[in-house]
Amino acid sequence: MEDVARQAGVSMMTVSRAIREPAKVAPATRARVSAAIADLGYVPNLTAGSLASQRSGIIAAIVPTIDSSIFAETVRGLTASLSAAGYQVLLGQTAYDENAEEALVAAFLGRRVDGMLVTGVKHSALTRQRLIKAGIPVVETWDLTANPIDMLVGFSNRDAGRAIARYLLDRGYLRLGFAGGDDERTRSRLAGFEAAIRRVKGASLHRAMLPAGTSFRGGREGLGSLLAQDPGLQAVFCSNDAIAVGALMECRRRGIEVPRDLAIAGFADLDIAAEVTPTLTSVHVGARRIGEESARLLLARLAGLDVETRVLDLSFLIMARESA
Amino acid sequence: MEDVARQAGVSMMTVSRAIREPAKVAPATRARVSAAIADLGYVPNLTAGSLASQRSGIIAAIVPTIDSSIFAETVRGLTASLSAAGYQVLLGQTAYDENAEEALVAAFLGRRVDGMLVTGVKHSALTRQRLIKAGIPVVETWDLTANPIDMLVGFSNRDAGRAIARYLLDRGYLRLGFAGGDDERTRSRLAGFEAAIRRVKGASLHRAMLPAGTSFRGGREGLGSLLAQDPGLQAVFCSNDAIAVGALMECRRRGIEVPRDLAIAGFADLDIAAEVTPTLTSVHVGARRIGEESARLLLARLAGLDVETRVLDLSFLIMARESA
DNA sequence: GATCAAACTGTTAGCGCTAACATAGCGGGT
DNA sequence: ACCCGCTATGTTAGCGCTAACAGTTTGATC
Repeated sequence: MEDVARQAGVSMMTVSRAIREPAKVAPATRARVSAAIADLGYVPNLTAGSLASQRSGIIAAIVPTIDSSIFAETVRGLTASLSAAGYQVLLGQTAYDENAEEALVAAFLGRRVDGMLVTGVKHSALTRQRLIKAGIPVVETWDLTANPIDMLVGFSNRDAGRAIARYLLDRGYLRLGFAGGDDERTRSRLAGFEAAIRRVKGASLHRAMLPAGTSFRGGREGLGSLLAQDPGLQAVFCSNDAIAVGALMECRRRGIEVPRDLAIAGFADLDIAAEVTPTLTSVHVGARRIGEESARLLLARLAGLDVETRVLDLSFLIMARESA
Repeated sequence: MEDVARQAGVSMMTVSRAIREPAKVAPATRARVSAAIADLGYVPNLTAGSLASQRSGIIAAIVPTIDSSIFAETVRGLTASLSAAGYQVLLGQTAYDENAEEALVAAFLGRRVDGMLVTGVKHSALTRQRLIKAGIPVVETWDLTANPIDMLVGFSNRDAGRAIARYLLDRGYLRLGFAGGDDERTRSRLAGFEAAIRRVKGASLHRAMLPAGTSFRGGREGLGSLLAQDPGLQAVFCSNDAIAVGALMECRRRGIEVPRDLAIAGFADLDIAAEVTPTLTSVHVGARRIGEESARLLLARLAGLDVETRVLDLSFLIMARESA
């Protein structure tokens, strides 16, 4: 920067301003500085800038996984909104491991990120404490809780599970199955699903708990397991669309016609849900919108505004399609 | 850190060492420092550390997109290998936009990342120049070129296209179709595919160029477009598995039996390829391994080792399955 | 022509940490 | 007793930038 300043015949401070607040520098000066920057191929050291200004311009996002997954959309929504505002997103994946989350939070706080998005509302005590102490805006997502760390954008997984159970029961399916990865939010969905089923006479439920983070293959295996438990199964709720599509594939392989022989419902309403044959009945949760709204709340707080709504319940919507 | 040092009764330097090189601090001292850190909830400021040490501990990875995509595996392989070595991965997505790449490279260099992985070998002149000037290890991936910026881990898309064409031609399919997103590497695959077809008498080719980054839906639309161009189509090569699965779905919808009525081949050999029905013939390119090998090369260079192999051709493998 | 605010640019003093060197203390060999 | 080499710790001087304040210049106003 010193070189640039010398070449442009100004002080370093003016160079700094020309880069960050061009409006505060006279047009002629600005032009000289720009020329010098281009000429020297100067790339400002944002690390030094962060240290001096106490703002990193980085928002961290921690999700369980991004692949063929419901969270990729949230990350995309977040990234789109934040990069428009000049922030960068630093992504971390936990693979559904609480220790990994703890390590990521520590690493991100060490980089002095300006804000953070985390998935879910269950965190280790240390993680919670660190996030609170950090004093930065934090958004928890994809779930609901009475006492968020700071802000929250999500929906009730339990209610969603209950709603899809009612949907299936209303259609006359009584012998139900559930296939899902073994993670916190899936358990909530299952709890709701189960609760609604228990209230109906003659309704039954079988479960296939798969490894957290599984997708197509898990769906195929889960369906196999459920059919082994109850060959007369009538409908299966899968805790995400990838699993549901896997189940659909397994049905195809076994010559089971959906929904005539077996109904399948998914969760999250990924792009693929509307594309498969038969099209997949799913629970729309606005994955992308979770990211966008989180960005909005974070930006508002970073701009110093008082955010009154600390908890944003985006609810959900059952997308009735062909499969159930 | 000053507080920690005072509470532990040592100098800041000893605290710094206790954190980064515990072996260089006496066990008793180390214990006192650890206790003080835990007691005060101290989180080291990595920004300041980076500035002082001129090492950020960050490797940037720039890919077109991560969703339902072939690059997610590469990013995972890279992340796994690098985080084991204490590095963090900073991810950027270009959405197949060269300007976005340029902006990301500038931003990442501004953060003084220690190394970078980029996708493809075609970059704007400014991007190339900046990367060269940065003096950090850089790996280009997913393609091959005679003059890489620095290092390269990939395979020949052109040869892969040629190989899958031969595979299909060998099986007697002559009326061929190609469906793929309109990006650099897809064009290379198409060029090879085309070249092999041109050499065979009586063979024909129709093309459906889709928007870059498309997936299932693009496959469905692409198949429709190809069938409209040539109702007697015998085989289709899709430039990635997501598109191929989309094509498979469309076949199902139209009552076209694969491979009896139409053969389908994909590219990249994603997890889903072996799970769909019929299982998908695809070109295995070791997406994850690209990430792992890139990490290996980057780490070697960061450790100061002389990397002799600057270009690593991982080649590819045709996975013959049911669909073609 | 004096006055004053606005627009522009410069100076000073760190941000929180670490590289590099300096020092202290210790045991062993002669 | 002396020196040596080793380990453990401390001191000094920045890393490259920006906040906060301090000028300086300009042009408008009376």
